Amino acid sequence: MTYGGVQFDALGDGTRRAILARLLNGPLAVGELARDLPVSRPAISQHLRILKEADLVLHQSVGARHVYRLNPAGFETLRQYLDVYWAQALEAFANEVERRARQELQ
Amino acid sequence: MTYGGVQFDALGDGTRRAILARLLNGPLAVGELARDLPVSRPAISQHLRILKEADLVLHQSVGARHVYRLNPAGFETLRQYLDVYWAQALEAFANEVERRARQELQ
DNA sequence: ATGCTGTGTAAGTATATGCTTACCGTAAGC
DNA sequence: GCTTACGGTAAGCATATACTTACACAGCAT
Repeated sequence: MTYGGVQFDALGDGTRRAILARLLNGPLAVGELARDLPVSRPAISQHLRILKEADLVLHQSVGARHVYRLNPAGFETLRQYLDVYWAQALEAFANEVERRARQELQ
Repeated sequence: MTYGGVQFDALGDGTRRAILARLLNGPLAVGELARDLPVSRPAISQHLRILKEADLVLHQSVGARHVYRLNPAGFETLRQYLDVYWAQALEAFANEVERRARQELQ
């Protein structure tokens, strides 16, 4: 649980990251997303499906339009995953600095 | 700058995430990493190269052994990237909840 | 009903990429 | 010196995957 593998796989593509960047300014429909991205609309649909399965976006159909927006859930999972590495890397780095300082004192 | 693309591409592979998980318990040499991972040692070397170029691991050769450990820099970049999305997604969600609550009051 | 807009899905393709084996270089020990 | 341990790199391959075009379905308007 909350392993983060699905989320990182989803973020491992530049087009999907570009889609998320557009959604940062608010919800958008599929056509609007495809308009200023250099790939076809079906490609956007496929990416949105992957992002949705990774809980990174939420889907809501209003009329014929399908509106997508950022989903806090997936980003929360990513945050928890990264925090472990971030904290551990920083701690190990601090320990190393301290160890070297101790050595120089001798 | 600090865009995070390289880091996310690096994390978009299960084997590389497994390598990072091993390094969570402390620095390891290439052979030690390859020992309990289901791929060959050259494969590990190739993954480590990608992780190093993404600033996610640091390299240090002690004798003939090449020791790798987590690099705070890359994880800091990821953290900053994700925080933007995390904060934005949460804010949008909170606004939506408030909007609906206001509607129900009328 | 007909047509138009908007979108998801299927099928096929081409490139990306993760893996392997083989090879080469370097460091430590006999 | 020679040998052994350790690891990076090259070449080749096989699968994954990101993309395209073609098709099908839903919603709204005339």
